[in-house]
Amino acid sequence: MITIYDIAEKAGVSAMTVSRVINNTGRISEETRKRVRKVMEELHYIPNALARSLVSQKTHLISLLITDITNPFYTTLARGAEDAAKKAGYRLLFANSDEDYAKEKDYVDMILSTRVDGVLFAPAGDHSHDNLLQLQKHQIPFVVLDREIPGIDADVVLGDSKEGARNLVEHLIALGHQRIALVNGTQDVSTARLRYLGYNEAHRLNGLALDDSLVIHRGYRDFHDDSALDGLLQLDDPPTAIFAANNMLAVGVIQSLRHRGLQVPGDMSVVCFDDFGPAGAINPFLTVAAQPAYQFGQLGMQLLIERIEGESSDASRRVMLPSELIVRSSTQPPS
Amino acid sequence: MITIYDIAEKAGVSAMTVSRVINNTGRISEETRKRVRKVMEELHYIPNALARSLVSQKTHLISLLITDITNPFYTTLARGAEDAAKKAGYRLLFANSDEDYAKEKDYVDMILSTRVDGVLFAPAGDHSHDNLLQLQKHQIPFVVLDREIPGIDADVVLGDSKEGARNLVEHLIALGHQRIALVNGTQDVSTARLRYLGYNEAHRLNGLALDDSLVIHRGYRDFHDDSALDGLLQLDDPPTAIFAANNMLAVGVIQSLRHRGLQVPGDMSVVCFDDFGPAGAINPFLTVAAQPAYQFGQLGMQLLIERIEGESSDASRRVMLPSELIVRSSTQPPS
DNA sequence: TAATTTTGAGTTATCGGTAACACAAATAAA
DNA sequence: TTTATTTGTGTTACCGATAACTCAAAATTA
Repeated sequence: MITIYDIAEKAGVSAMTVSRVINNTGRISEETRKRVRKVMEELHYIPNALARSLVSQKTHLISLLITDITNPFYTTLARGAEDAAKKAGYRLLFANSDEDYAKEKDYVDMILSTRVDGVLFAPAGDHSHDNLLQLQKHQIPFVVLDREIPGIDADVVLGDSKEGARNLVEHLIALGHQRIALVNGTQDVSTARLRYLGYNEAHRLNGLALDDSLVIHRGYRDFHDDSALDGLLQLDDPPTAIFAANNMLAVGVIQSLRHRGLQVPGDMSVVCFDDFGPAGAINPFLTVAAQPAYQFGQLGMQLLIERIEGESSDASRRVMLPSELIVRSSTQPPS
Repeated sequence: MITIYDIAEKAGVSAMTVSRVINNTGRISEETRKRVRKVMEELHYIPNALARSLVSQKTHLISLLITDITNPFYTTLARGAEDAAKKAGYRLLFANSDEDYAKEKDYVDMILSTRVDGVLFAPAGDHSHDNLLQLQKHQIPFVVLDREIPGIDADVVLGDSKEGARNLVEHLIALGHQRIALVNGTQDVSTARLRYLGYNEAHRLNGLALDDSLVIHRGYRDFHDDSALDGLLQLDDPPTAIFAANNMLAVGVIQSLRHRGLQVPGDMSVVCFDDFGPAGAINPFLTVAAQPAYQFGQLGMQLLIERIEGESSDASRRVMLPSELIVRSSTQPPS
């Protein structure tokens, strides 16, 4: 590998002079500059970012930690983050926790040793607390995405889960549904709790009774063909509609319904949080509360870069993005 | 930030002794080892990977360059790559070229300066040649994914595009279709050329005439509601089926058909290459030639790591993975 | 012409680790 | 007891760049 010393030697100057040419600093005669440039090109020289970072204490790397790389919400978010990062001269070090706290911890250790300039952190859930604390302890700037973590004071970009959930459920109620099941995430995730509150509120505001037997919990990406659905279907007074708390749960629900020979929306209306990205446009079918995923990433990255570059005040900022109710063909009045 | 010297001082030893404790090298008395360990924990010391890499000439970073992060084929591939990398102690530096040669070049420059140990490279197309050559020139090991680049001799993991295309088209022919349109990628991409050959071969083997007016070209992720489709629909003898050369093209085709009030498969049968990932399970609708995306990533990563660790011979290896024809409900006999 | 300023470099030390070598004290072998 | 070996640790140099400082030659000013 060609180093700055190879260039210096071949050009008959010192390494410092080459460094000055690279960075356009100090005074260099036009003649020398040209000579050095020529040698750099001849030898295809590329400065070693490791060595630079060691001196400058800056890697221009930002870590993006998401929980499910096959979930279109996160990939669209990643695109927003990447675009914003690139614009500001940062690169993304990408990590995928699979909603798994242990994997998340592994990545936090890696992040710390790599000395990234900052982290865009979509936490698995409340127990991410320790991992985030670890970042704080080492003074790595970070922005939390999508899920709020109790006990962590940091910049955060959230969707309005409660309001989005209320809109979805009220849409079902307006269609005439009275027995609405909630297939929710696990209770260690703030969005799951808030979506439950929205579900709750919609019932209360519309004078509908709540029934705990209509609520079940699953990991956001763990709804494989599941007997828990049978529990709902075999109730004395089974639901006529299901609210899935995110897109992947909806996929699982709909698959399970299909395996049982039930039609959506004929036999069961289904709504969910989060849309399905560009690929989902092939068959826009589900009524959803769509979150602005791209903006999540873009805004989060902007906040983070401001933090990194010291442009923001000490107080942590909290951005809440609205979701949009998109009514499609997975809902109809109960039969 | 705590350094190895802080630890050394507080433990009353030299930096080298601390280094030996960290790496379990050399001889250290049990007593010293314990003392150093204790100090490291007290100060939450984490070794600086930059400094280590500078000495060891190893970053344990692998760059994964894909062309479309919102395409489920690539995200599933990324998951396979990530799992394999993690198993071997490497991390992924993630990059997304958006099928854009200029963006790809930018990332190659970044890759070179970051001194990653290797690159998993899904090229945008034939003109990626120069970018790959750049990697070769700097002796960065890489494995090419999905698309073969003329003039580049390297390990490569491919899908069997020709065979997959032939299967899809023969499925349509078996249903009775005689006028089959091909919405293909651009000609600078090997898979587009091979899928055309498969399309071609299916016609030839089944005694069907080819008609160039049935073939159109678009970038693999650039089929937005498009008047080119009108060209096909307004032919004197319009197609009764469309073969889209990848999943995102199929999305565009189906959206366009819908906007024009045409039903799939009622008015038009549609098939495509590539499946739609976990999220696509919500409504398995399209008949596809599904490629084993996870294996693409996993296998590619294995080949790459063997290269990096010098376990493989000089000859470059070429792995071809079969695709699987999955017949679903987007196809039926012509009306 | 002498003194001062500007220009265009070079030297040295440092970022945070590790490889290679050195070396005193403890232990074992002759 | 003397010599050889082992053990545990320290010193020095270096990875590839840059910040801070130095300095001779050229240009400018008095």
